[in-house]
Amino acid sequence: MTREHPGNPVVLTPAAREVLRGFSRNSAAGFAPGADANLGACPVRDVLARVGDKWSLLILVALSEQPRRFSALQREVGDISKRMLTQSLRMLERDGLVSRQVFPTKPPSVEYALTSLGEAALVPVAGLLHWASGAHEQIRAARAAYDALEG
Amino acid sequence: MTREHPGNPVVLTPAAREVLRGFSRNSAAGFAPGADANLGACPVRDVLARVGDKWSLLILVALSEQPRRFSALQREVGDISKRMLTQSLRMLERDGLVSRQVFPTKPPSVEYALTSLGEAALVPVAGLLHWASGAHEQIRAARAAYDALEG
DNA sequence: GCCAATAGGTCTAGATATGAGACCATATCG
DNA sequence: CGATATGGTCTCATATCTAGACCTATTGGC
Repeated sequence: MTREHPGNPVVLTPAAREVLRGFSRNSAAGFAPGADANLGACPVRDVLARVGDKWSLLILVALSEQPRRFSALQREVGDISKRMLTQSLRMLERDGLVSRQVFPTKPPSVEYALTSLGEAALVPVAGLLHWASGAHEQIRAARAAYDALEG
Repeated sequence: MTREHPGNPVVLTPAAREVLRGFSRNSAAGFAPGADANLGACPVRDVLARVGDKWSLLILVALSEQPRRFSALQREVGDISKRMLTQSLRMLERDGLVSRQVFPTKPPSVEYALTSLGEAALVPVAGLLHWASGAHEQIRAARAAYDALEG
């Protein structure tokens, strides 16, 4: 874990830097304390609210191959409770990332599928996961080192 | 929000699909109930635990321009409590994404900076944010539509 | 000399989110 | 007649987060 010298970015591309710079001051800094009314309208916060939802990304990934029914989705994700699955799906549906279709079987079955917006979201998500699988070894090593020192 | 026909992906590139396919069955499916001991070792879960930490990404972005001290970081992020800032920074440090350096001023000041691993993480994160800012309008529209129908 | 301020935290209490699992409706199968 | 399947909802116990008081040590102002 070498420390970068400020102003000497080795890894981040100029383009990526540009994107980040746009977000950096998007919230915070310069508000009177308590006047944060517009944090909710900030796109970054908005995504992070969805991404930071622990289950949402997992659900999107589970739907990436094919549409799935509620119970299949629960099996696929593995350790999500019905409660949270329902709740997360509702949010994803509300945000237009996932569609919900009820089939009038008895008992009725419900199929969830990605919308085109949901498919589009998976592109950057795939990038993230791809990075993750590559970095996982390094992260595990860093953790081991940290734990050895600081308990 | 058009619904995609299964097997007819318009948006997701073959490469991205490949990545996702690798993760899709990574957990769940096929375990006896309660035998999910290895979910913790799964790279996807690992990233999502960090990404899903609401604050971690925000902190990484706040550090993307330059190293910052604790209190500067708190101002930059805007609405994070000291408690969560400390906690998130510890995790990021443990995972090797952020470095922590104490300067022996009085009172001592502490500077946090991205490691090279942290810089690398920002590449896919920037991709995500970039997508987010483009999709934000669509998401807001979808929300409005949903709320109009389903209250 | 004394009091306030500063930096970076920690600790505690009250609010909020989550997880496990019981419960529901309804029709079909044995 | 009773068990089963599907997609939820509801309740309660637990985990996590927020707000904010408090702590350490030193320095600057008066």
